[in-house]
Amino acid sequence: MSVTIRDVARASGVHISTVSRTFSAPHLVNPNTRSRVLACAEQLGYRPNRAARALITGRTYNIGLIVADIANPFFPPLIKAAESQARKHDHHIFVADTNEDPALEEEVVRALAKQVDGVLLCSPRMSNTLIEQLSREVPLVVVNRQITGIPAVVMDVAQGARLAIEHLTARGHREIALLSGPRGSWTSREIRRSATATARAGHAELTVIGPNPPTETGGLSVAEDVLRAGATAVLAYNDLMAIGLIEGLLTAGARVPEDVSVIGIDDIMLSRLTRPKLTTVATPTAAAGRAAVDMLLAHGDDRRSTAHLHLQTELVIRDSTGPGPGPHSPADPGDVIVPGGVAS
Amino acid sequence: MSVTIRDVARASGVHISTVSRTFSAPHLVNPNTRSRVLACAEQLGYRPNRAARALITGRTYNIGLIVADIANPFFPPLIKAAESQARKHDHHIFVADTNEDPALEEEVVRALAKQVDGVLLCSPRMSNTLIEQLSREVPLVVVNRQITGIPAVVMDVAQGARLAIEHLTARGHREIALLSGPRGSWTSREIRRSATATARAGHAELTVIGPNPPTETGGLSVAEDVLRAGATAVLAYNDLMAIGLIEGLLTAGARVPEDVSVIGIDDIMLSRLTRPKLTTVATPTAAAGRAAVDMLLAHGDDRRSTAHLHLQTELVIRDSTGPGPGPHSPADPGDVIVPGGVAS
DNA sequence: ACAATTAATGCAAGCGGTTGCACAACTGTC
DNA sequence: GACAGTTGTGCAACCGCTTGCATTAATTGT
Repeated sequence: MSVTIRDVARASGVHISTVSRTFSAPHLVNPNTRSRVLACAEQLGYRPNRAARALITGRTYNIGLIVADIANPFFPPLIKAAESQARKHDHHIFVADTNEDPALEEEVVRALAKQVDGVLLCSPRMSNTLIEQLSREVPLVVVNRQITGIPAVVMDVAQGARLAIEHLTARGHREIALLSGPRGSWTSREIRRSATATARAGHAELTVIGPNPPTETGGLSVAEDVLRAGATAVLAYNDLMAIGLIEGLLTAGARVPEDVSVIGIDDIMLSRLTRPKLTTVATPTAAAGRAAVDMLLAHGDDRRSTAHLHLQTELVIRDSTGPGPGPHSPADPGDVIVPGGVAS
Repeated sequence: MSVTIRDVARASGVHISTVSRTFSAPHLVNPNTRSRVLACAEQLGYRPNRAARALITGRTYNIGLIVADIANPFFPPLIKAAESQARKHDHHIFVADTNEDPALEEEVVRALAKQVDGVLLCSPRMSNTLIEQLSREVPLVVVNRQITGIPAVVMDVAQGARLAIEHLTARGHREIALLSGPRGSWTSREIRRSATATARAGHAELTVIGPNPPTETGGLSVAEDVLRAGATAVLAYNDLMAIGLIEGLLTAGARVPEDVSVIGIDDIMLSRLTRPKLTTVATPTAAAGRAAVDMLLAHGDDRRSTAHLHLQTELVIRDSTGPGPGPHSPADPGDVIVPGGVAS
């Protein structure tokens, strides 16, 4: 059926071990033999079977990438970057979608464990203890979550939330609503923590609404609550919710940003295309994907690296935020970008 | 390190072959033995190593999924559906992104061939002959392309393009532009073929602009060309281009739909959220993903199935199309859905 | 000229499983 | 109670490849 190392050995008149070494340890084989073997392999269209190789070496050259929802526009750029980076290092990527279901996360990690060199857990919803336990079964790198002892790449959303709330209070908003994300989201907790502190410092009232599903619908369905709460500004857990919320607000007859200002988080492509264009906290999604892969691949070398990489976020001011009722500094037009501070 | 079949055998006092059969042919082992083995396996946390199993059975329980661009919103729903369907059948999915590069497509298929039971080629850009050749090396199902002898799932974009053009001519448009997609896209050729025929039948002039990259930028950058061509209506290769085009048109001072009507294809989530909301041809992306997986998995059973599954499309009329200068039937408001005819 | 290296290759075990075959130990039959 | 038929289990080869070790040939030093 498929051409194996034996076919190549036969064709080039050497033992299979020599063929094997031609590919995995070329310096051990005579240049003449080597080129003859390579020629035969080329001609027969031979490619080493990675699964077979993995059986003995323990390295599969595969990576598992687990996300909560592929259809959430936040993830594709991350997946794309990770895939591309992995391929640079001759690795392939398994992608699994867990539908925001913690139990499924565990199941998928376990199912994948044997056929990958490691797993990238993106925005996991499961418990810390479970993650710690899984990381004993397979190398893990976590994205958007901090757990002591587990290597991680995190977007500094706390800083992003601070910038967002400061932007709002500076423009005179005193009644701010926070649309929180799904239960189990570390990011959501971080945002809440930071937003609460920043609001207090800015003498503004922060009402938390949620948890909510991190989708357009999740935002749309709380538009009434936002209005009822009397908020003049809203920070949403992500852009999708912010966009849904704006839809809901407009439908309910409120104007954005004249009546209510809305800020999202993520800066997905969409945010530049809606009307009004969304003010948002840009997260370096692609960079996170690349970094996570690098971290995972380095994981093997230096033993048990446990580094946490923090990626900066920045505020992108577009058209969905305006002045509030209180005293404020003057508006700034266009796509203003407020970079965050230094990240570690 | 990892717990193997041997550990389980030792723990339960049977030969490894009995353990093996407990998992792969339970009816061959005594119920008592079976439950003892299962108990031990459970307790040790044993999971069969699929790669090892594949070595001898030839079935990997993996599927390759190759797309041109993960970040293109058209693909995530397809990937998500495929992944979910695959997992239902206990399969895992490799996702690869080829960046619209035909050469990379070939390379990736070959690289994946040995570790998958088959490959889903979504909107491939490579040549028919190459696809035929690859399909001799690994079971292939092609999405959005028709090649004799290769099983395929195709969205009936020809029909969609017909509905779109008919919609435009019926509303009095006589100068229509077609923004074609990337070179090598079967879909783009189909759309062009169908749109040309339909325009002729409707006594309208069709100007083809392209090929273009299938992105927002691809649409944005031809806004000038569209205006110069004097078109009062445009059908774009996909929604992303349509949205980019609208941006470009608005920037150039043209109104949509008052001056120019725009129709997209795909009905990505975005299209419902832009202003004006995009009139578009909805393609059943998730259904295609599921169907493609099913087709691939059936592929093994009935030998060399070569079926082509056609999926219907429908026109979703929103706010980006309006009456043209010519005679026309009255406008219909809201989200009107015009379903396509019967597909085979 | 001969021992000691070094370089290139072959041999065979083994990675974690599956599976055809052989072999007992039962079952039922006449 | 001998016989054929089941059933359940073990044995060992094998999937495609890697790798420690043995073997041989070529090279080097003295």
